Amino acid sequence: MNINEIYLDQPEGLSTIQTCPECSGSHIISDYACGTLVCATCGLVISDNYVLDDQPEWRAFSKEERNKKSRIGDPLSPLKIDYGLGTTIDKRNQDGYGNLLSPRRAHRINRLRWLHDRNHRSVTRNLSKALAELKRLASQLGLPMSVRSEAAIIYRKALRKRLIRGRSIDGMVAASLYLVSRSHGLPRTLREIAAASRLDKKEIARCYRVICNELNLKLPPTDATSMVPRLANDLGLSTAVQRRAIQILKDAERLKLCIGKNPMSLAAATLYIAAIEFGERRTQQEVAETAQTTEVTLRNRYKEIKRELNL
DNA sequence: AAGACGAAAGTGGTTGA
DNA sequence: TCAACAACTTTCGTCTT
Repeated sequence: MNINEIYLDQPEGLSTIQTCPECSGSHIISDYACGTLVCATCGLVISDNYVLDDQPEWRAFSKEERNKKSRIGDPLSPLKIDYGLGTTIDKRNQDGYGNLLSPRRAHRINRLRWLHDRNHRSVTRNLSKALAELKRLASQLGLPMSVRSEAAIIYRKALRKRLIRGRSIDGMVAASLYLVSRSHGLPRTLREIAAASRLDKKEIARCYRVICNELNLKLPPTDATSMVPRLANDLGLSTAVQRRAIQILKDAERLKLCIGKNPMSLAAATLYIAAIEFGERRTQQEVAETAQTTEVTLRNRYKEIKRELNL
């Protein structure tokens, strides 16, 4: 299971981490600047959920130090509608001392509040729906906070460029997540995303193309090796099998056996081969089903690889 | 009996004219 | 816009373990 998945939705669990799950080192440090928990020995990011800065910040001996004091409120988050910086005008018609405003001033403030609200209403309404869907989808897909935040940034850019107009919010959210999950090396297939959202593959693919074109983004084709760890996980295969599968994939890549092939099928085929080599055999049906493909495709891929690599 | 195999026909997406 | 095309899927009968 992905470490991020374990801790993502239960930040209180963070305080109980004593050793690194990767190298078993005990030197775990908090990087408050990016809000992550990191192993100082091997560099594994144990959680990129927000780690609250609990260090003292009340001492300031010089003007410089005073100016450096930066901790006011939560860290900024693109997942919050206003990045966590509220700028709304208080509903109570009181001044800073709690005294009621004069009728004349109260009227002015009401007017300002109304204007402010009206200006932000359309963007706010869109974002509140979009960000809620983004969080829901990402959590269903098991995507970590780093991917969620960046997807939110992509969506905001699309919104600013008025790309959402006339398209579905959910589709653009799904497309943002698809894009960022790929660019972060944690690809989810269109099929998986479509299954988790209420839209079909075609619709999401269309939104994805729009975002890529309009924001001038170009991603390389998905690398089959990035599919291996998750698939192996779902099949309960050891890391040795994973490493072997990736090795086979590299060789297949070299012989140009991967061009134009579905990366998920390739990952499935090489894992199938590697699992047999290591005595962790899984049936074709099991592997194909987990990879969301068919036995026939799995067979075609694995026969081809086996033949060309003389395995 | 379960799993693997492969033929045949059909589907959906890409490409290039 | 359309046809050609490769990859993929579905279905099903047969073979192997």
